[in-house]
Amino acid sequence: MAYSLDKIDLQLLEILQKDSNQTTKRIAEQLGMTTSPVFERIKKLEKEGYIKKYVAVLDNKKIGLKLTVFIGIALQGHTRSYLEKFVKEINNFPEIVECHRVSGNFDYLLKLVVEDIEAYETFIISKLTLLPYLGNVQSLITLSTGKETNEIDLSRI
Amino acid sequence: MAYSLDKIDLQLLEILQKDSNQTTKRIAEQLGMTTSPVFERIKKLEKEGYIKKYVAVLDNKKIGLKLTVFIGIALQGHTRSYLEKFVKEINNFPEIVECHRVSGNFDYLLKLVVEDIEAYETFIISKLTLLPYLGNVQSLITLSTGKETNEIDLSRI
DNA sequence: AATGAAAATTTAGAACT
DNA sequence: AGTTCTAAATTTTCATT
Repeated sequence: MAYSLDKIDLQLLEILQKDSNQTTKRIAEQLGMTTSPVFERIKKLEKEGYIKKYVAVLDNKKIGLKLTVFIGIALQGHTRSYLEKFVKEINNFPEIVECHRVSGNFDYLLKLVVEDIEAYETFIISKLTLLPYLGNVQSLITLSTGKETNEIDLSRI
Repeated sequence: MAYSLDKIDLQLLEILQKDSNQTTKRIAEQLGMTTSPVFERIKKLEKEGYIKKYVAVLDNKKIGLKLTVFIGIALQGHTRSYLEKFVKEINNFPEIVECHRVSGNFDYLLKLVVEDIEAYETFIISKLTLLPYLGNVQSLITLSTGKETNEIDLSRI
């Protein structure tokens, strides 16, 4: 690792994970410091790659994307070249927000965000089932979501 | 809905989803507009709740959290009060980043981010299995991740 | 590494088309 | 809704400790 994080860095990451739109001054106040060192630490965390990017978090439901579905997929063939092709195809579907290769009862776990059940069905019929070598496919349709965040608890590090 | 999004609003959301740390001026340039109306539109999108917040996206692996696990859980009891209690307990575990109530072969799907397999095992033994009424529990351990984003493709709206 | 201050840039809003 | 202009605030750099 290029350099290790001290306590202040971790606090900074916690703050920025929760809300990245605060002024450096306000962040510095929370840490009991002045702006300059805070500013420099943030730049360092960005440069070293601890912070990958800053993004706006949207309200999917409000935008009209009301349905989240998880899809477990087992494949019938496991050649390396086929797996790579599968991932590539999957990544190009705009409905897919996550694609994980997993161990367990499935080979892949997908997370899908779509308008509604109809859009989900359309995805299954006109996109997913066209892929070759599909084995067992199991969907978990989200009814409600208790927690959904990127925020990592850093107090345990 | 309080007001509907026009094409420019959707473009704005696309831009801010990818990178929220740009100056209004630079965003305005991408849209071929001046800063003021862009600034006002952003404030409106925030106020109306289309933009929930702005956050820093961290590199979990670099921070030492190398393992993502999905856990499907079926419960043996389904009384309303128990479900509520279960969700509440789950949400308090810092390892859990997502908790969805689902239909299908499980009642809940959890997403867990931890240091390594040991931390995962500790979670299962000393936290999860202490909850009452657990039925079938199935873990999918992530081997690699092809795609993982919050970013919603808005071109289809 | 942190402080304090100066310079450069951006934000936020008023006046106007 | 959009443009231009401007004061206030913030970001960013840097000499100093």
